[in-house]
Amino acid sequence: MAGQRTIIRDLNRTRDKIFAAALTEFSAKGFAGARVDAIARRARVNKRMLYYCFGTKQDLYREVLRRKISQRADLIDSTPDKFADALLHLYKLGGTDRDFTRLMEWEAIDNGRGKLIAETERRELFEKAVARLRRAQRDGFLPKQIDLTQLFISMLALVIFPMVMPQIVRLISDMEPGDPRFVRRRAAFLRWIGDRISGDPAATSSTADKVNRRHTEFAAGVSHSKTRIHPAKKLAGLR
Amino acid sequence: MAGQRTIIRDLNRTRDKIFAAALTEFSAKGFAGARVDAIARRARVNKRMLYYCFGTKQDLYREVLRRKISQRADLIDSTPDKFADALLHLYKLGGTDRDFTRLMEWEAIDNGRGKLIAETERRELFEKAVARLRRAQRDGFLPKQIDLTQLFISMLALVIFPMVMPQIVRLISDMEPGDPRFVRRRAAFLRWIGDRISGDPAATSSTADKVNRRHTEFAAGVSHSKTRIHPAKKLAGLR
DNA sequence: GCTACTATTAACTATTAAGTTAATTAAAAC
DNA sequence: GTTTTAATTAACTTAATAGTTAATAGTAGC
Repeated sequence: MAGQRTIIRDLNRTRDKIFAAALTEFSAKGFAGARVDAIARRARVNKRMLYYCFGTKQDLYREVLRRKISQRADLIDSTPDKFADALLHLYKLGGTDRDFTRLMEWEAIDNGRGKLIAETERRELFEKAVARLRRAQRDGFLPKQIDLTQLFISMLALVIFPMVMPQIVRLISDMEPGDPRFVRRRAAFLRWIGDRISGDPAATSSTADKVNRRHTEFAAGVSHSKTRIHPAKKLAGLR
Repeated sequence: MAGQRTIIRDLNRTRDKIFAAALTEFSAKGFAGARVDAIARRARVNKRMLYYCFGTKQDLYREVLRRKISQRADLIDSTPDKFADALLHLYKLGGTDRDFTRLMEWEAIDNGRGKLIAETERRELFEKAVARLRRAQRDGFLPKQIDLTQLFISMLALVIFPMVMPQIVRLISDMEPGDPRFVRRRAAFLRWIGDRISGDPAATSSTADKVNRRHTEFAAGVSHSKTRIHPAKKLAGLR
């Protein structure tokens, strides 16, 4: 066997290697920019195997996207109920997943107007997320009468923007979005803004409702930072 | 002259037509995706003229980006001091400028790690913007001790995310980010969150400072919607 | 009106990319 | 051990792309 390499055939292994390489290449270059030659090289398989396993470059791309979206569906299901915790959770899991973020961004910028990959599933996930916000609002943990679709869009914006626009983050903060220092500061800020958004109720609420919600919020907020004490003092002043 | 088209030579006009077509094509397709053939066709000039006027596709791209960034530098300079107004202003001018947003996004996703186009200018602009936030914070219009670079990043996130990720906006809200209905709802939300973020002072402030800031905020807020009236009533209650 | 310059048109070139065809060979089936 | 199947390697094909070369013709200068 001197100098002769034995070829071991394992279609599943080949398929997995191509898939992993494709995730990396599509994330880096998008569909149009990724080269099947490069994917094959990265996977250390013959280019022909890509067509053998997945059919076309487009089919491979769909599969990569479908699986990544499906994998990341855990984000919504595992989101805590408390708003600031939810924001942090989304950031920690989704906001720092560079491949996922970039795939979403390539999808965004590729200008398709047709049906999205896993569109139905994603709609359902997002509806679930907005429904949870609605419950939190109804239970008094979020201000009344704010637009919850806009709130949810804004949550996603706050969470994934650093990875989506790294050059802007670099220009403003002199840090890479993946830098642990940046992540720490971002997390602290998201904690703050999460608490801030979910804090005081809307000013137009009736006093009785406000008192009740105050009490609920105070109880819920008892483990919070001392920024929560001030609203309680205001409540005492009103009574 | 029957049936014979007269060619009128005007190099400036040709250059301008190519530039305008290039802005559209680069915004739509990015650098790699845009085709010089398509740019020339859109501009209704012969492809050769693109090289005659701008040298290479890359040089044309730089020029388009440079000029667009320079044009949009007005955004920071014309931003109002009041936080919520600033947010709305950024949204109304920058957040709905699709070409600009997409050029920034293409830049983001194209993975360059070298020097950005107009990098120095942009850094200065962003430093100016953060300095304004610092002044607002010092003057009591923004909460103490929040991270202003994170705040500014978050402003940009809230403002341009809908155009950056239109498919997500579509999935969540069933509207296009350019739809006037969406724009209206977004603007209202940004008004709310802007007020929210810049609202109550940190709980650790002294009461005297609080009263003074309340008074200042009330004066600044006198032209606002009726959500501002209730804090005035609270102020009367305190006195 | 003639000449020189240059804006414009038309055609060509070398390279690259996705996909295809042909050949080889590992391994399963008999 | 032999045959068949299918996983793998190697080479080929067609179309598209940025850029280049050659030719034409509008217009400024004299």
